[in-house]
Amino acid sequence: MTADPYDVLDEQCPTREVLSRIADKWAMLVILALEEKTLRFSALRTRVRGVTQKMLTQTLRGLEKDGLVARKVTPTVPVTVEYSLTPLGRSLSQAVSVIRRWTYDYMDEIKRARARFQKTKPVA
Amino acid sequence: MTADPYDVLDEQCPTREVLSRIADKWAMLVILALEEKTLRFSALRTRVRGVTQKMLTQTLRGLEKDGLVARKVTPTVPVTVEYSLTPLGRSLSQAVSVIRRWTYDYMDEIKRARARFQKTKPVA
DNA sequence: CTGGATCCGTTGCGATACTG
DNA sequence: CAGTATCGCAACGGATCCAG
Repeated sequence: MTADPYDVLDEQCPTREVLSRIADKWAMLVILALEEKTLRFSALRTRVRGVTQKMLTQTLRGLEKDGLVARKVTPTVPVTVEYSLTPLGRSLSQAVSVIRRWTYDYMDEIKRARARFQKTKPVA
Repeated sequence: MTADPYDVLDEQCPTREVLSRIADKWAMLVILALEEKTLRFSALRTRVRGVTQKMLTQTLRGLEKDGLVARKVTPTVPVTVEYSLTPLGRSLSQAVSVIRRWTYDYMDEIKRARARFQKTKPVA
């Protein structure tokens, strides 16, 4: 029954910036993509459809910095760079999968909610 | 063993835009704040430290549109606006809480990972 | 006075081009 | 192949203004 030492709703709490990193569209998609298997940069770019090189690079650096993703460079010609989840990253992917699961399970209900909303507020 | 009809990694999949809405820093914080109890706009603004009026309004409209948050206006003077999670929103808050739980549980490990990263790559 | 809309300066993102 | 550099645009933060 011990209270958590953290409170993400507090702006100063260190967990806030961690949440900021993972509560991000591209970060979550990258984690889900890497959950399946280790991927090279180009493969990751293909798997996470719609992500730009810039955002993919930026997202990967952030995840790497927090120890969620491991970057492995093989000095072939041309160079091969492989990205994979660290054990810490895999523990997070469990939680992210719960979000995905929810999205899949309630997609239809969200569609209905949207239709209902449209009816109630017919365009602003 | 039936495969999911959805794939969030597919840019065209409708679940992608749902994830985009909830895989958002402010959206998650608002959901966590409302998980505790119904809150008025100003109280919500205080509880979710650091959010601007503009982003809070915008976030709430988005969540309301997808049926996750209910908006109740009481025409007092001055007007009272209460926000609460819908049943759908509460089902999502379960999943979001898992993310928060993970953040709290692994905060220390992330700190260590960051320190390790700093050592490996001493400033870009 | 609360909730929110609007305007503007700054930051961040997307698209393209270029390099080791 | 895996990035970095540049630039135009959209999104955000902050301040101000407005309706009830």
